[in-house]
Amino acid sequence: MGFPDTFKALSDPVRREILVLLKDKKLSAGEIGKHFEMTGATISYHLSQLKKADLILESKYKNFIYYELNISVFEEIMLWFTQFGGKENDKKNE
Amino acid sequence: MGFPDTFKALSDPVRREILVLLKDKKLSAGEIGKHFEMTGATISYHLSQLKKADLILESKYKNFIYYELNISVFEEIMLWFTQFGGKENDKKNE
DNA sequence: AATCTATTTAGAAATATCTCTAAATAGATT
DNA sequence: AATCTATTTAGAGATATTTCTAAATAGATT
Repeated sequence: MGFPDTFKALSDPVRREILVLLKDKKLSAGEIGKHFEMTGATISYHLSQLKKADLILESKYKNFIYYELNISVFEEIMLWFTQFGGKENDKKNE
Repeated sequence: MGFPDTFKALSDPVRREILVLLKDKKLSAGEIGKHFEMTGATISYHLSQLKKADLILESKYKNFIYYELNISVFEEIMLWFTQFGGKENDKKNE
């Protein structure tokens, strides 16, 4: 909830890797866990951080909890970065 | 030096605020410090983190050390974010 | 209903981060 | 050269983060 949590969530390499895994498909907590050498409890902790940051959404099916990206928050972050100019995204102001 | 440091650097609210201050002008460490209720030592610590992340560049003039944004690294981060799609930046692939 | 499977929660240990005070550097001014 | 000003470095304390093991939930299967 809020920018500070979002940036905190993004600051961990494991969490960034989870986001990349979710880039093009929904995955359950267990499937995500298989990609790491960590206990399920730790993965669950990271997922909770990502959820708190609104970077992912969850849905239940049978015994599983599926996670997917919440694109709209990525867009907000991108927007924050645009204030620093750089490669003049669109050339409107020239 | 490297993505992990960059994201770590961005995870602190004080450091993000420093970046915003530097958005359109070079500032000395002292000038930056005036915007916060923290000792100069703490500001110096944050500047060192931003420097380590290559988010800022420094230059000396007289007694002062001036800091400015290093736009190229902002561009790299933006690029990382583009992988998550969202608001279809350019409509090439439709 | 008993048990199995998937996941989370609680609590603890190790490590990292942020902030301070005090001292060190280093260049500028007198 | 002595001192002043701007900033960093060192060391320490408080707090936060990451990870684990063990236990709790909760729905699915037998």
